[in-house]
Amino acid sequence: MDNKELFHQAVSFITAVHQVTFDMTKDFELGDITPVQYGMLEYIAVSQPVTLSEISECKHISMPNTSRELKKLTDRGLCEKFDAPEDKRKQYIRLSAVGQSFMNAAFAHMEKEFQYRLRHSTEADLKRIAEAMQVLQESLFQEGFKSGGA
Amino acid sequence: MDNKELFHQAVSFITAVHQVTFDMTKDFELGDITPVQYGMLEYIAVSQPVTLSEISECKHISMPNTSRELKKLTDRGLCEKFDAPEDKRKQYIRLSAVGQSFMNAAFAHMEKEFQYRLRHSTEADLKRIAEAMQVLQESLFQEGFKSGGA
DNA sequence: TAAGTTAGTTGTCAAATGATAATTATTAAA
DNA sequence: TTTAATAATTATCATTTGACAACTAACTTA
Repeated sequence: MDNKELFHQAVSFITAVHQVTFDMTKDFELGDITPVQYGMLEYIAVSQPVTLSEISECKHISMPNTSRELKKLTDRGLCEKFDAPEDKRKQYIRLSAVGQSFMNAAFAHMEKEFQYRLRHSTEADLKRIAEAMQVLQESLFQEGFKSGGA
Repeated sequence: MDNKELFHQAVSFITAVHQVTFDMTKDFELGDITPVQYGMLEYIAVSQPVTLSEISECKHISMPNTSRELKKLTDRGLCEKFDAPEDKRKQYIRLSAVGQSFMNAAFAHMEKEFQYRLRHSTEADLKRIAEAMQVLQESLFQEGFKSGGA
């Protein structure tokens, strides 16, 4: 197996994933929520409850900017903060009922596009897809380890 | 196979791909090239020669903004325009020698991170990874078709 | 308890990006 | 041959995003 060739394949693959992800989400109406704010909401939805620091680190947004954007979201009633019992400096963030239903709609939209793409897939196809994702997520796209590291 | 469950797996997978892609590229020194400009260069590198319209459509940047950002890149000597012989309105864009070596460095950096992630993989592993990417790119992450369509 | 560290906030500034209108030149269609 | 459509440019403006400094409060460690 030529590693160089595998790398080229990976570049093409990653490009396709980005492209398809964009296509699957692009016609969901964000209203006056900005892309960065939506990214934060998505992260909160999946990982709630989360702290501000966690959002900041995972979404690669500085603490001041995270704080600012999150404030806009809470002001709009999309998420809620509550004090961490174990550490009074910390605040946990979760979606409000409104925020939850907004994100439910977003995910429903994504899932519709997703199911459309798989409309002609057989049971065997779906199984192969699930296995393929698992293979990649356990190797190339495994998270939580660094190379050079800063 | 539960489609709902597969969707959740896909969300997790896509998140991992985005995360790892970011990690693999983040410590490459962009100098004073902005992220959007880098995205354009990457697209040109892979698909050259390309027209302005193609960049605009594929990178989802309006024509005026594409034109503006591309002008900055050509002014810096990173890419070159040349007239399309078949249509005098069109201009093809390709990387200059300088732009080419910049992108070579960028890809080399990515590849280094890539190979590091696969450093413990056996021949059999690499084969499974290649096959997995192929499976997904032929199904879920197939490009060039739309659902609702605008 | 003093000093240092962590979590988060507020304010301000500059740069990057997105959006729109108006324009030229060229090609395609009626 | 007028008309409409396409490819690209320029100019302008508003918004978004990123970066930095200064700050408070709470926690940790020596």
